[in-house]
Amino acid sequence: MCDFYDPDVNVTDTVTSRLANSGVRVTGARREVLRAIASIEGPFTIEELAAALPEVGRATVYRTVKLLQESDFVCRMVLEDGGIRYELSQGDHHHHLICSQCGRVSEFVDPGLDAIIQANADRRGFDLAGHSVELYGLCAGCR
Amino acid sequence: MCDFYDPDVNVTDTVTSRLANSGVRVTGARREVLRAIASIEGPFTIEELAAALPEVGRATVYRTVKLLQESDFVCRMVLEDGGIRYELSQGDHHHHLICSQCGRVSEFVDPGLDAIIQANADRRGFDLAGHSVELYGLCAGCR
DNA sequence: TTTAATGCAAAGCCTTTGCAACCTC
DNA sequence: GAGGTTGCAAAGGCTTTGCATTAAA
Repeated sequence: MCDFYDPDVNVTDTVTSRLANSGVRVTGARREVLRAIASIEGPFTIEELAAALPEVGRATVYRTVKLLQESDFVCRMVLEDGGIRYELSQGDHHHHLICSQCGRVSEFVDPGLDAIIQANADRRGFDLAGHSVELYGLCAGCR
Repeated sequence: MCDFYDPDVNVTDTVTSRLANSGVRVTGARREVLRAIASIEGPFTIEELAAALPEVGRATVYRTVKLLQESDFVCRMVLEDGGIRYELSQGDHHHHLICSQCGRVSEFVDPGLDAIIQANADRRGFDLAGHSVELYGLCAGCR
C-alpha cells in the first residue's frame, strides 16, 4: 500500500523530483506542504498541516494532500472515532498502535499477521486488495 | 466490543426491554428504528436507515443510533473511504471483508488472528483495549 | 403531571468546487 | 505564452443543536 523512500536522500527532494517526473508542477505551495509534512513527526491531520502553513490556502492543502495520497507519497489512516490522519508513506506495509490517551500513533510490521489475513481472504473466495489493522489502547508511556 | 443477544428472543424486544430497564423511554420512533435495523440485513448507513423510515425525523435517527451505539446494541464501523456504517452487535468479536465493488460487508471470526494481534500489543508494552481489522477487495460474487 | 423525546429548521464542521489571478515549464 | 495551480469565497455533505411541541411513565 505504501511506497519506499531512498533513505539516503531528503524526502522532500525525492518527492518533488518524482512529482516533476510524473508531469506535475512543482510549485511553491507544494514545496511548502512537503516541507511541513516532513517536519511533522508521525501522522498528521489536515488541521495540523494547515496550521503549520498559514501562508498556504486550505483548499491547496487539501488538494496537495490528495495529490500526494494518489501518488502514494502519503497514506491515509482512519482512526477509531472516524477521524482521518495522514502520514508519509513508509517503506513497508505496516499496522498502527493508536494510544487513546495521548493520541500518538506508532507502527509495527508483522508478516505473520499479514499472512493470516491473506489466508482468511482466500478461505472465503475474497480477492484481497488491501487491509487495515489498527490497535487501540494505552501506549507504554500512558499506561 | 459487541454484546450478545439471546438467540431465542426477538432482537427488537430484547433491546427495547433492556433499554427500558436502563431508564430510557421506549418510544414509537425508537421502536421503528429498531424494527428497521432488524429488517436490514447486515451493516447499514444512516442514509439507508433514514430512507427506510420516512416517518421518523432524521435527527431522531441519528440520536437513536447514537443511543444504541452507546448502549452497545449496535456497533460502528469505518470503511476504507472513511464512510461510516453501523450493524447490530454480534455476539462475538469479528472482522470485516468489504467488497470494493458491491459495497457488501461480510464478517469473519479468527481467534488466531486476535491472538497474534494481542501478541503484537504485548510485545510493545501496549495495553490493548480494542482493535479493528478490515479487509478490502472483491467478494466471491464480484471477482 | 412531569420530563424525556421528537421534529423541524438552523447552525456547525469538514471538504470540495467555481473562477479569476497567478506562476511553472 | 499556454495551461496547470492557487486562493478566496461559496457551495456541498453530513451531523448536531435549539426550541417549542408531543407523548412516555
